[in-house]
Amino acid sequence: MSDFFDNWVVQVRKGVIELCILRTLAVRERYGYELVKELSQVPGMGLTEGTLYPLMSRLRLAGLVTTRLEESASGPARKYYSLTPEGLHTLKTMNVFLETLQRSTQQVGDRS
Amino acid sequence: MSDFFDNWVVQVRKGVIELCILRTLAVRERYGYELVKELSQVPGMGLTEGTLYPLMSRLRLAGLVTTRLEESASGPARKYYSLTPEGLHTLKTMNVFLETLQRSTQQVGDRS
DNA sequence: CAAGCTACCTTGCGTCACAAGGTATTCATG
DNA sequence: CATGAATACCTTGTGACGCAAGGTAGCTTG
Repeated sequence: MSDFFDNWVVQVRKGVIELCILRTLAVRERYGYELVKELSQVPGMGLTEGTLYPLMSRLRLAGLVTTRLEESASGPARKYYSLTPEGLHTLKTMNVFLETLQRSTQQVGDRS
Repeated sequence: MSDFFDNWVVQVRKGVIELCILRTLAVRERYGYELVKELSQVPGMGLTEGTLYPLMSRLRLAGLVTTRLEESASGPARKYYSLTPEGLHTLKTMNVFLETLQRSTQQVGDRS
């Protein structure tokens, strides 16, 4: 039925998810599970652990975040992620690009 | 260098491209090459033929567009694409979803 | 007739979201 | 003290898709 729409939603989320994670980390450091719980409730973005953890790995390999282990009094140890200066710079570049793309996208279809 | 950013750009474009094509077709029918020439000039979206033609195939299979061949006085025959009622309906659904997602995305990072 | 534009399409590669499944820790309940 | 639930981490397999590169064919111009 709306098979096409479902696939499209998955595609649109790509990239937006990364942006939201970087934005969230720009406020303060978070641990993975915390990010899942928070961002899975954002309307339109159904973040799951299977998406998040590989993503965080990539961000770390790319040097955009650093990690820090901290033991928790109530549960397993938490891995905290925080933005590096390079991560902050990339975030700003992404914001600029997305604004441009959104402006362009909104204008598509306005020409006869 | 900005390898991560380049990959991210590719991901963000996914989905947006489909939306823009449907929006363009909502105005009037177009042929493939025309779409490439037009949308490749939209800032932020580097549409190429290798992206477009498989995409149009998927849209046709999904029943969102129909095709029509028309001979051209100056060159090979053109394949015109036009939106079906189902395509128009899907476009509207996509617009609604994207607005929701954009609103959500903008608010991420505003909480302490 | 050769070059170049128009116009279509395919192949191969790499990236990534997501579902599903796995492990370990802590705490509450019977 | 066993059992379940919640917290918290991670991996594997699958499928979708953008994109570079390359291919075919028609028409026009020098």
